Amino acid sequence: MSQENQLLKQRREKAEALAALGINIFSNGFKPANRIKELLPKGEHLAAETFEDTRFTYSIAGRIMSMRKFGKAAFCHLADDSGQIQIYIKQDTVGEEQFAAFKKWDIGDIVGIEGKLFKTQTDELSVMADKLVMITKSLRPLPEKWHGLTNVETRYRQRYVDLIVTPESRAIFRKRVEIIRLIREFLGNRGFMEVETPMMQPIPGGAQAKPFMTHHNALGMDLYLRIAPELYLKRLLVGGFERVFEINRNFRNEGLSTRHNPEFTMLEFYQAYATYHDMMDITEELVSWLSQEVNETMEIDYQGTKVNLTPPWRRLTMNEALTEIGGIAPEIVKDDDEILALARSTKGVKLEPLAGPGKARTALFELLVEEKLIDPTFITSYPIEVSPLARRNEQDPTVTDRFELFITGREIANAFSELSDPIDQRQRLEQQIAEKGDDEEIHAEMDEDFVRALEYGMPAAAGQGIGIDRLIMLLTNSPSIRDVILFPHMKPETEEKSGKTAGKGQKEQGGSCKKCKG
RNA sequence: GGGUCGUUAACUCAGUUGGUAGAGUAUCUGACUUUUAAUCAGAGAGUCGCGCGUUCAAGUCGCGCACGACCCA
Repeated sequence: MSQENQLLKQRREKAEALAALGINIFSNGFKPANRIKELLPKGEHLAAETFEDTRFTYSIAGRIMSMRKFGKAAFCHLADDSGQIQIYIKQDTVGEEQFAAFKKWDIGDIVGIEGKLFKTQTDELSVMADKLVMITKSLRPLPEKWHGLTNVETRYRQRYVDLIVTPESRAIFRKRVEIIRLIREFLGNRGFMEVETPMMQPIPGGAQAKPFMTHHNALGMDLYLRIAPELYLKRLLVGGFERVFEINRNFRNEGLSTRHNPEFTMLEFYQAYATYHDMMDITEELVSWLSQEVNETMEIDYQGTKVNLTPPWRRLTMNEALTEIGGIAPEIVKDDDEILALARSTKGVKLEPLAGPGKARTALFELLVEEKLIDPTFITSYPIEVSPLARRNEQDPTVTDRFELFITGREIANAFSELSDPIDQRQRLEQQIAEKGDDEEIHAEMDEDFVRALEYGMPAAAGQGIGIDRLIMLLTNSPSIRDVILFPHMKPETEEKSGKTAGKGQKEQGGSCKKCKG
């Protein structure tokens, strides 16, 4: 049999000891009247070592984060959702019975406290406890107070522990929530309505990516988790909703990295009678405003790189960028044959055999330019070959009315004036299907209903997608997407790691499995 | 997919040339009624990620696997 971990055993024994005293260690009756944050300003007028002039009794609840015990007294720090405050517990005040129970309290326990405010000798506002309530006895020890939890794997796998002990982590997720709330406010104020479109789609469209597949039993059909909401949001433009947006998850069955999680949050918004120029205006307004709101500045630091988000932002066509930043002579950039030849002879450029000049320019751009775009830069005039859903430019039919936004060398947003011609759209989707080649994992299929919708007539419009996780990485100075996703995807942990106290005497694989019901 | 690094007590980390595993915090016992990384005295706590190999002997060397981090594709 497995030897139970000493620390867990001791905690259980304390829990049993409390239960033996008639104390409910998972009680549900305590209602804190105050949040800790409310108490903090109330101590401003207090002098050190005084508490005579505080007549009020406050009640708070939270988790014990630290403890300094003396014989018949103790100091603890109690943390709730709003902040932290010191609690002073002494036997003279709480009485012998409560103090005896208190001796079985541990760091990590969730407790309720009633008492009066006072200031200690060292001028720290504290609560002189007179009533102590055990709310939840914690049966596992928290990480060390000084170094905290630094193991990133544990921080991601056991985010609940990370959130308890890592204030920086709590701050990032609060900021994330705030950013998303502000985006809704921003778009709402501009007449956009938030909609919800299918996450499960019969034909996964709106992007080139490998989808997750699932199956609907009653309908007897395969469905795909969406890789983008785009084609449904455009159907709503057809339907007459002129400004729509959606903030929700997309799913892509591809690799994981510091910038990729298989499910990620995307903002897409569409505006009728607008062009991609309007999208650029609204984007620089939105992102700079978000930074001002959550960081109180537009000049931020991202992993040691200074980034200035103050509008207006630089706007370059792809060809201009290839020349000005990529260093390719303009006459080569302009010439289809020369740019193809250059791309084919440049080391590090990956180009399919049948790729045309547009793909060559895009590949060279990705290699030579992208990483150099630190301050926000809109790159416009994307080749039509790489933009199956964007509107063709009226002066130059080889490019589209599209931009991508780059900040710190990374793509943050992608937008275009939408293609509203159903005949052109059908041809481009057909070409896209033909080009997917032998990649079985990309599910490309003609979305007849989408083309039919366009045939009813979609107003001229522009739309944009912004990767919310990457935007939040930028605004919270986070190096990995896993730092801004509460529960990032991880490979399953091994039995040894997940249950060191259990699962020792595992049966060999061939043994009968009693958990599997027949 | 490739490369580099990591995995040792609950947490943070040491561990020399291969010779039966150490510290701090946390925990337990005792002292202590204003501490804040409390202090003082004592104690317990480890499948050294998993497996195979080399060896008289492996945390340490070799190979494989798992998980993670970073870089590259």
